[in-house]
Formats: sequence, C-alpha cells, structure tokens
Amino acid sequence: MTTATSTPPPKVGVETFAQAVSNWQKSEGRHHLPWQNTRDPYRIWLSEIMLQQTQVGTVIDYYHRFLKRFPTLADLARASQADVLAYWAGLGYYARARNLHRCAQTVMEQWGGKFPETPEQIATLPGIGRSTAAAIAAFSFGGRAPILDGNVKRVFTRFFGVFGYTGTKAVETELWSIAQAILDHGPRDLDMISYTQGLMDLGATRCTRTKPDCTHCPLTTSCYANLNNAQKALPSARPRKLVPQRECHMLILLHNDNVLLEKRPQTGIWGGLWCLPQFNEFDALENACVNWGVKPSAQSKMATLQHTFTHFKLQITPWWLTVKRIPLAEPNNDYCWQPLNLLADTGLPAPVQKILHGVRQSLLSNNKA
DNA sequence: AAGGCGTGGCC
DNA sequence: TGGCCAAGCCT
Repeated sequence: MTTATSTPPPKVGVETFAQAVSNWQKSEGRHHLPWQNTRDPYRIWLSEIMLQQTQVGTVIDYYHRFLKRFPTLADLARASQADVLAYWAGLGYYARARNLHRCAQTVMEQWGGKFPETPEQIATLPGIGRSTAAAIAAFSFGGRAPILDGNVKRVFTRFFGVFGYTGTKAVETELWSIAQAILDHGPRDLDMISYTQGLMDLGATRCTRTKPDCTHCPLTTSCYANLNNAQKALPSARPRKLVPQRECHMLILLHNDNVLLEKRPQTGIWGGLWCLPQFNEFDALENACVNWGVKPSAQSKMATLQHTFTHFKLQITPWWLTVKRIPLAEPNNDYCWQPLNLLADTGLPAPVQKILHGVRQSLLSNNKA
C-alpha cells in the first residue's frame, strides 16, 4: 500500500530516460504484434516500410498476405513489379512498394542476399531513411541508433517542451539531437530492442495525440507537457493551407466482362498502378472514345465521387460505355483488358476499386433479373 | 527546404 | 461532418 512516507517516483532526466522507457516496455509495452519476436531483417524491414505513415490496424492484414505470397527476400526480388504492387494495392504511398521491390533486388545483387547490418549501410537502401534504418538495425541486430517517427516526435516534444511544427527543418534537427543525446547519455548496456519498441509503444498507447494517458506513463513526473498542462498544445499543429479542388473523368470501357485499364507512369499519384483511363477534360475522354467506336452520353454518366489526398481533393466523374468488338491494336504494355472477376488481383487505387466494384455488382444483378 | 505522395480511422 | 493524423522518404 502506498503511503505518504513512500519515496516519490524518481525524476527522469536525459541520463535515465532510455532506461526508464526500456524498463516500462518490458512490463507494459506491446509484445505480440506480428512482426515482433523475430530477428529476421526481412520481416522487420517489411513491417517498418508498411508502417510508414500507416496505422498498425491497417497494416496487419497486408503484412500477412504479403509474407504468404513473398515468404523470403529472394522471392520478393524475383517477383514482377506488377505482382508486388498488386499485393500493396489499397495501402497507399505506392513508392514504398516500388522501393521495397528495388531494395530486395539491391540486397540480392549488391549484398549477396544478406541484409546489411549497420544503420549507415541500411540507410543507403531505397525507401529506407535514417529512422527506418535505425529501427531495422535495432530490432534485427541490436544496433544502437535513434529513431524519430511520429510517435517519438510526440513523446519528445511533450516531454522536453519543444514548440514549433515538427515538419520544419529547425525543429526536426533539434529532435534528432535530443534522440541522439539520449543514447549518448544512456547506459552502455541499454537494451535497444525494448528501448526502440518502448518509444513507439509509449506514443501509441500512452502519449497519444488526443487524450494522453499521463497517469500510466513512466515519464509523467518529469514531462514538460504534463507539468504545464500543455498536452493539447504539443506537438505544435501543422500550419494548414487550402487544399485545391481538382476534377477528372474516368472511362469505364467494357467489352463483355472485361474492362480497359491503363498503367500509370512510375512517378506521380498512383505511380505504376493500373487505373481506369483518366482525363482532365470531358473533351479528351470523348476523343478517346472515338477510337473505340463509342460516344459518351448522359446515359453513360455515373455518380461522381470525391477522393481526398493529403494535398488536394479530386472529384471523379466515371463514364460507363460498352464496346461490341475490340479494334485491332498493337500489343502494348501500358493498357490491358482485365476481366472484372480478377480485379482483386490487380493493383488498383482505392477509388477505382470502388467504382469497378459497383460496376460488377450492377452487372451481376442485371444478369439475375 | 518545403511539398509530393494514399488511405482509413477518429472525433 | 470534415479536418486532422498515422512506425517517413524522396526530390
């Protein structure tokens, strides 16, 4: 029983910070996520990439599916980019998948199939920056280098009272210094696995964005935000700008139960993914239709949908047309006729998947009627 | 050095 | 409801 005579919890400073987090993780942290309890750099790397800007709950299913299809780094390196993207479709930030694939091939060709072990070496690989490299090094090899992801930024800005938007160079630099200083002043025998995981667990389960659970935080007695009731003010909010509204038209061209898909360029939105042919202006869509011997009308116009990206909003107007026969054309890697019942195996952006799902449902119910 | 890059969950 | 954010990296 705690009484007035018991000693208060010790203050946590830069010297004791790391040990406090490590100890807390061992007793109160998460220990059963699918990518824990392994030292396999392939699995750890895959999880770290999937978890970039993506929540744990979203990643878990993708992670299992991906590993089942690509059990080893060598399997991934051998696969086609289309296959990899198909298993990434819906997860977003598709450059991650393209880089993941390139990275697998780099490790096979330049590192003899063995994942490099130091944070510096790991950070030279495509799609792996300083923080992800440190996490992979810590979890796979016990490497001692600091991470700085969204969780850690939230914990550090609150604990140390760092004001200013974390997206600016100045604040980012300051937070990296803190992250490094904690390791420099920490014990030589610090367990880097539990410390690194502990920082993430603290941010995910205690030091959350809204309603942080300060009463169950191991750092609460020394936390700037807790002592100053500044949890809501930290981390400082991002200065928001108006996001532009754009519109486009998408062509749903059906031939029997096949739909025309177009491969998007490697760079830009939805890079490398299959997509419905997209046009900024209706006139351009109408012109494209001439080549297929069809003409869009009010009948073919479908309900518009609104899709929101980080930096703009896109209003999509789909046009549904049916062609009787396909004109002969040169074989082309940039478009294909895809059977509607195979869409799940194709890498498609979320709104396109949604549109075509509706098309398929509509066809199925018509056939029944 | 700031902005591009997806999607889903949360309140 | 819409605005904000989540295990960042690249250019």
